[in-house]
Amino acid sequence: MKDVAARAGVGLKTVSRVVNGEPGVTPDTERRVQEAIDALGFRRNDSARVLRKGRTATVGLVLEDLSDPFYGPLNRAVEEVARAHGALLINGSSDEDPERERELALALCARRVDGLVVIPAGDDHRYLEPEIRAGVATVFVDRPAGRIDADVVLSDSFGGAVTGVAHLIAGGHRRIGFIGDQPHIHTATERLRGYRAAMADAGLPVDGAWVSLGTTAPERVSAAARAMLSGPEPVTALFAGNNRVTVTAVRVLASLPRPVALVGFDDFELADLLNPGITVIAQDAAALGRVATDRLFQRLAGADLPPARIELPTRLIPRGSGELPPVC
Amino acid sequence: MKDVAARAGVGLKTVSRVVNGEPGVTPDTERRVQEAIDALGFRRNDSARVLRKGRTATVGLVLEDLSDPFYGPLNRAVEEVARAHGALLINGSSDEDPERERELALALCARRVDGLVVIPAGDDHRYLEPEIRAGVATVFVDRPAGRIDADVVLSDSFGGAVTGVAHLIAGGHRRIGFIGDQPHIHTATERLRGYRAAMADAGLPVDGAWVSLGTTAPERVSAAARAMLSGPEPVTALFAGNNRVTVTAVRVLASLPRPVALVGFDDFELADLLNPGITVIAQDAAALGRVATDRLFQRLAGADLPPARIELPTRLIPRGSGELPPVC
DNA sequence: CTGAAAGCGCTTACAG
DNA sequence: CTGAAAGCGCTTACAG
Repeated sequence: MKDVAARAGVGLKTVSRVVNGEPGVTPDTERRVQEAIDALGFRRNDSARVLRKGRTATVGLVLEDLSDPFYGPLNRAVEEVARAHGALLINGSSDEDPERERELALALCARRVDGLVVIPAGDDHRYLEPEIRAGVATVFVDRPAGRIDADVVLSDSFGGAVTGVAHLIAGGHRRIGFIGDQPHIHTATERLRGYRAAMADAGLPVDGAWVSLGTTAPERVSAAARAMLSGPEPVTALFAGNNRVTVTAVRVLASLPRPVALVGFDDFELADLLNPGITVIAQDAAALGRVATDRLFQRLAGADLPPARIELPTRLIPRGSGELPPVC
Repeated sequence: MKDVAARAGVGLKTVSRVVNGEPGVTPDTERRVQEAIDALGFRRNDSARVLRKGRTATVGLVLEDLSDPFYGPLNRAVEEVARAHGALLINGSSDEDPERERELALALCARRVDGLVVIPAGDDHRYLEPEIRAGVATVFVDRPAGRIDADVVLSDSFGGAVTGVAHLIAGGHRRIGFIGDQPHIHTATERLRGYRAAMADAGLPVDGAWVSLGTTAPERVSAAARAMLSGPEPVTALFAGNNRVTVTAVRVLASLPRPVALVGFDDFELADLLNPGITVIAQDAAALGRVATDRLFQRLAGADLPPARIELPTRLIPRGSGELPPVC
């Protein structure tokens, strides 16, 4: 910029004016400056600009895994809202590791992102308190923050699970298995709670062998499914706690001689083309991202809002697998 | 930092040393500084640091659509390599719009990303020349750069299409349809070229009605498929030019009374669970991202490499749909 | 309409 | 082991 000013024979501030399209420059000086810019290949350094202005026009997103299709639409929705506000998006995967989540979130804060959207891996977010106090707008998505009071946007996991399990019960099932994600994950326990509530509402007992929480690794999930589906009193239906569990469950059931009913939490591409189509409790991942990021920018715009818990509805999509009758 | 220095009764440089874990500070001063940091809730501003150091430890990724499952593993691979080098990832979607690609890429350069990974939407990247000259390491992925000489990492689209179409021909098909992406997209025309080469190799004619390029919008693709599958001499097999086309083709074929063979470019989740399983030409999207970002960091490390074109192999995965015999 | 000075928050190069 | 000065590339607040 100094070089441009020198070459154009003007002051620094005039170059700044031209670069930013500010008024108050004669067409003639503007032309001279522009020529110098072109000749020198000048490109404004936004980092320096940011240092002076305070705001970075950058939003950070910490999610579990960039390659998980479930987070694709959420990621995209955050990007769209950010873009509408002229902001860029930095994101990274925590891999469900609280320490990695922390490192990532703090690295983003050190870069002075204006706001942070976090899908929590850990259950203690007190490490973010100084950042929030320092003005980093922060919204949690998909799972609530741990040990701090902050905005959170969730799907109705409990209600969705109640609906799905009640649907199986209405179809005549009495022995229903539940396979979910790890117990420290909020959505996993909420969905399990929904399962238990639906069973209790129908006056049905829950055998301890019908419930399995753990990682979504295919080996773990298929072992759990096989265990529930064998023995003298096997389950006649499965409720899968999330998209990854559902996919593995579909594979296990496809290899079985008798039909077993299945309802999965989370919709996924091609669910309707399988035979039978897979009945799911769908949540709107894009809406999750959109609502969260809207909230973020409301805060950034200076809105003085108390921390809120926003819950989005889920919906049952019957496609066949959840309507199979019980077979022992 | 100034406040911390004042409170601890030391110089700025000493604070800087403590914050960065540099040697040459007495345990006692270090403790005093640390106390001041904690008391004041000091957080280092990496933007300022970056301004001084030159490098931002940030990589930019411009892709087509963050929510497209095909790009998930690629995105993740870029993130992993960047992380291994201590860098963060800024990314954005071009939505296949050259102007949006340009805006995004230039915005990333203005933030002074160290390097740029671009999945091109446009076919003229001369706008990046000044940036590359200024030292922004740039690697193109999935499609070559237009009108500039730069690194590019691709899958072997031509070879993959030849293999896939030859596979159908070996199964007895003589009338094979090709439905691909828009003709200005490099991979689309390469795959079409492979289709034509395989047909020519087998001495088979290609009827103009058997080839359709255009957007991947489901309406467009299903109309194209229906057209090829009707009339007095319908095709008996389809070659789908990419994952999105394949998915729509599967839907169309599922609604048809007679079996039609299908081979798709790109593998996708659950392809093996459909009935029949979908035969595909698989490319390794994660490898694409990994190889590209490795190359980026080689350049960043100062390697003086000439622009290279790196082509990764594809492989045929037979699952049933591509092995269906011709039925008229 | 234009520009010189100060400063954003840090690091570099140096001197003590 | 420690720190004062200069500077990274911009913008802000002012004066002319």
